[in-house]
Amino acid sequence: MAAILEAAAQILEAGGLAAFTTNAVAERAGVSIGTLYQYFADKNAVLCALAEREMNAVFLRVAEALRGDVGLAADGRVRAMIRAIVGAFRGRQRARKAVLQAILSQGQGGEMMAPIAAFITRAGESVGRAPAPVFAALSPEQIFVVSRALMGAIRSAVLEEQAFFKSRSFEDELVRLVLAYLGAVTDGP
Amino acid sequence: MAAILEAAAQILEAGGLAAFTTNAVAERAGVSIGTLYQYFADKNAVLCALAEREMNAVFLRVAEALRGDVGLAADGRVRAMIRAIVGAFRGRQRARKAVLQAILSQGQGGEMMAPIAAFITRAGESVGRAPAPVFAALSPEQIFVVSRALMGAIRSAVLEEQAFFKSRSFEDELVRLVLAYLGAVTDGP
Amino acid sequence: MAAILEAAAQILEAGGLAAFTTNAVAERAGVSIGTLYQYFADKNAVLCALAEREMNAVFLRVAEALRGDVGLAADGRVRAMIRAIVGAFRGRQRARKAVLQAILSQGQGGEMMAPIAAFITRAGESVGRAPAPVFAALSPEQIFVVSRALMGAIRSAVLEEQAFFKSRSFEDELVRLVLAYLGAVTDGP
Amino acid sequence: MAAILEAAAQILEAGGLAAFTTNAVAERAGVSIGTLYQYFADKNAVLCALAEREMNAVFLRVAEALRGDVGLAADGRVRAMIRAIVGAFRGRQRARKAVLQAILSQGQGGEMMAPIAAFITRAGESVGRAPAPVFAALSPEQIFVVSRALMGAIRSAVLEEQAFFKSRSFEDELVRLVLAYLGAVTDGP
DNA sequence: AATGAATGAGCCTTCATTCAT
DNA sequence: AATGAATGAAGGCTCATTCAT
Repeated sequence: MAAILEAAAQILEAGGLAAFTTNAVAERAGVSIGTLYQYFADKNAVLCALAEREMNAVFLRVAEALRGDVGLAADGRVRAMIRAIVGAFRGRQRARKAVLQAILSQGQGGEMMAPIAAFITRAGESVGRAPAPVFAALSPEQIFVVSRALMGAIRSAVLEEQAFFKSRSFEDELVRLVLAYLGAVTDGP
Repeated sequence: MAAILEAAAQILEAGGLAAFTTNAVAERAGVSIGTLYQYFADKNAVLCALAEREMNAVFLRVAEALRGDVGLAADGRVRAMIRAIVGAFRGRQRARKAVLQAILSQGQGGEMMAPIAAFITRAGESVGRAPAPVFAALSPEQIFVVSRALMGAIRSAVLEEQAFFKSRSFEDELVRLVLAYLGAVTDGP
Repeated sequence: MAAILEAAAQILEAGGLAAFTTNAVAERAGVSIGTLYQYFADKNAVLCALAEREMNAVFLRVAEALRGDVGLAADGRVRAMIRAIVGAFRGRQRARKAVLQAILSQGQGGEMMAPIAAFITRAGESVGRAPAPVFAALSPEQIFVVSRALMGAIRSAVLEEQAFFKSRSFEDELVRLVLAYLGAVTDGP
Repeated sequence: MAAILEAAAQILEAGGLAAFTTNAVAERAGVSIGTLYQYFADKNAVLCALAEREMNAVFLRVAEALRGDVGLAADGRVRAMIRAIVGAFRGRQRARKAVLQAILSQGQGGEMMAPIAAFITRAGESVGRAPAPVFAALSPEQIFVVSRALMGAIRSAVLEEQAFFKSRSFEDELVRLVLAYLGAVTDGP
């Protein structure tokens, strides 16, 4: 199963969604097509499982990055999170791109985005407490806007294969975007 | 040609990307498949032409909305632009969704996004002049971030078919996002 | 279309139902698989069309055989009909066998049998009139029993590839079966 | 082995021939696919064994029904036999239908029919003896015709799922068919 | 310019069967 | 004897594209 997902990622990375056929994946994984179907209901199930795997990798990175941040100031926590997310897209950008596209194609983008939105919310809240409340609690629309805006910018950079993707200045702007928005929400319109 | 594009939009709207076959488009357009290929090099060309048509519609709306805004304050201009963009997605959301997906699938999202980025830049600049400079000039990364973040939030709302898509509160948050970012850029880090 | 049906009959004749694949039929017909699917919705549609063609052939034979029989005695008409039916199975018995099986597999056997039942009924009625009523009118169960019994015996002879299938003595027994039954119905239990 | 056959019958009953896969049968039987192949050479062997089991059930019923019939008149014995056969199809009609189809698909219908033909022959003979000879001895063609005609009518009623299948009037007609034929054979053409 | 029948590569998927454990 | 993961040939079917008319 892990081998199949790994093969799927490699196929996606090498040839994009067009090359992603069940036969190709099975062959790359070194198993028969029958075996692939023993583990995955259909082609789409492979894609979804891969998406989950990729997303989990992102979460792990972010969680790990935030672990030692207790006591860090608001902007420090936000920066750590963004750096972790951007960093999670290191390598295999085409595969991730394809996974993103595929998942978004099925209207399941919302579900996959939920944990990230939750992260941002929690980050805002925890930061907002000590020593003094910095940010207000976010409404559903606000959570939506800030999480999708952040991910949208990152996503575009991946999909458009922007050279500055992992530059410091890009990271700076993302941090600025999130902090500015959170600050604006707190200060009122 | 216009009939073919219109048919393509209808097919996309009715059945999504899965139903978008050259034969289906030709039949819906009332022309033969051969004729379709007389005007479009291949299936993808139809999609790109459609994307261009759709994007142009957005531009026209935005341009029209901003025409009478001379003298309006910064936040008024930004709100007008956002309202125009969101409004441009009225109706045929599935078709636009499919077009968005298709275009983004090909890494041509950047090209299509360029005019919007330009718009935001110009909006920021023009707003920044009179009566007194309000916003600083934007660097390429900054233009990228603010335009993709804005479009990313809108895009997600369309793709995820969010109920609040055309609500006032959603618009408010988008305006807040852009203004907060532009303000932060001006004020320094 | 005719070529495809003819190919289907040949494939069926040569290799039975197991060899009846859409690819094989298309190849034998000298057309591409795509062309086959332009004329038939799916594999099953080919089979049904073939069944209809085969059944029509039987009807034509029977109708033609009965055309000149006005004035013939009851047993003469019944014999003519049976001879026509049996004769219709001449050649391509495997194809007909496969068609029979396939059709019966789908519970559509009843529909295909209806015309034959009607034939027997009409034969019985017309015979029952002149010069004097010979046979009583048949109830639905009776029509069912006599038509299915007759066809069942013929069918078995085809499927089991009985040597006596087209012998005179076999025909004699079929005639005897039908006449005896019709007579018994008329005379009472 | 019995468990496997029972599972096969259930699968057939529930989903017809299409659902009848070796894996499905093994799973339903609660054994591994490997075990199934330990007892049956291949998929077809399962079907044949099931057919034999089903046919045996019919024979047992018929034999039992005829056990106490010594001294019964000819029509009494024939009716008892027919009632037993029809009754044997009670329940699991889909399974029996599938078995019938499958068996007949392989041209092995003849073998399975032989015992029934023998039964009819013996019934005719035994009936023909006491107290006075009633029916003449049957030729091979005659045995064939009467047994296949009878089974053909029953078979059709099962396959077409006729509502009157187990009605008294249907039974009456079957009895009439057999007796009329046997009588006609005896009386001469 | 327009037509549309024909093409065929190739996709997804099933399932009977094997064999090392 | 039993297991069940693995196999892979083969099938039905789609659809972008061509080309003779």
